[in-house]
Amino acid sequence: MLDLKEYGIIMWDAEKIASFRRTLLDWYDREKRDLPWRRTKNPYYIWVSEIMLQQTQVQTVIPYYERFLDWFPSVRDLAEAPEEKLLKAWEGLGYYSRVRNMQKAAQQIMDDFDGQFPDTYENIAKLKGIGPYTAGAISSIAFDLPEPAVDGNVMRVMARLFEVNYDIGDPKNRKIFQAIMEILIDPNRPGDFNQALMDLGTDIESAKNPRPDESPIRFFCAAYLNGTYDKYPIKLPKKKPTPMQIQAFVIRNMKGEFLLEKNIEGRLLGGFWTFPIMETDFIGQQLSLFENDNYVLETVSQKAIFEKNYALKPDWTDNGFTPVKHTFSHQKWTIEMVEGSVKDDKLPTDKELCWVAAEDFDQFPMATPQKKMIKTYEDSKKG
DNA sequence: AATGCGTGGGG
DNA sequence: TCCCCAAGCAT
Repeated sequence: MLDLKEYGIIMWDAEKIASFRRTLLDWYDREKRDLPWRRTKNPYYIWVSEIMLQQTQVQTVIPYYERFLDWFPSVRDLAEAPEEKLLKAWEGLGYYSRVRNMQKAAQQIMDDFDGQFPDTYENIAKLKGIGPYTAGAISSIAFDLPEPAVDGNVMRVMARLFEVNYDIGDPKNRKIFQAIMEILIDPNRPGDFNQALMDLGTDIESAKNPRPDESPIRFFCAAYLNGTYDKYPIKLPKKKPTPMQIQAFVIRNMKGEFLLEKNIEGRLLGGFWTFPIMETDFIGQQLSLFENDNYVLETVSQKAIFEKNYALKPDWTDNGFTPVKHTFSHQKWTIEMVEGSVKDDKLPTDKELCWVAAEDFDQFPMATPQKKMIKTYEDSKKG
């Protein structure tokens, strides 16, 4: 067991802990949000909600949650679903490995747990895509097990309660907050205790613009009482996303269909369909070639590279589309679109390519950058 | 241990 | 408009 004193944290006595639990749970009983996944103890439903809620806000999740359970009512349905339907169910939510891992976990439940959702922390934590936070959340909410669910909210609230001088963004410090929570958690209502802290951290004790005077636990909060509230939690700034210049090729055949390509699995937006794209940070620049005893500078165009890689000879119709901007967690794209049309639409076989009519776009899983490109293209044709 | 992996909302 | 942030996990 980790010794909190070594981290400069003075734990409360039993009476204060009991008082804290009562104060927090009384507030939760009055103020808790009525959310779809709070009307059930079905571990499958709880699991779906917890995976969707990873790094994703409640308001965004609700419609996805309802539709997901409609499409995949049971673990078995999820285990047997085709990949395309999985991606459609998650389209627009982001972090798509979440849903791939969920399907693997559903298959683990069918194969290793006889189709029954595991009911111990240890077995729940064996499932793909379930880490310490999610294992704690499911254990406590669905099975009433006294397991902490340490997420960003809990770390923030705990850091303020005890003036924890350790960076909450550093994974190795997670164990400090885990140790605090193992002592504080109410063994009689562990699920409510965990969710109360999340509700509190989401709104009143949020990261930006918190309202500490409204917190039901302010008189337990060292940072509040000592006037150091603004100093906690300690969190080092993240790295900024890398700017990247991208070229997209909007190519149509004689039927007016668009060329789409399926992204390679295991990479960014793997399995989703997009207009062919190319990173152009390093091309479109001048290359030196050795020719006739001299070096000559030659500008290699993206279009030439496209023609070679896709074995197509489009007639290019340049028409200055507004660049599409899209920021991922780690990359910041500026996408320039170019348009072309082909008479001969025979496609190479070394890539997953197909011609698709605009009215059939919704049958293909498409991520947000592609949706933005389609909108920009259509808007330019209208205006 | 550090990095890859999305997206939408709020200031 | 741009920047920061949010109910993490896998490798």
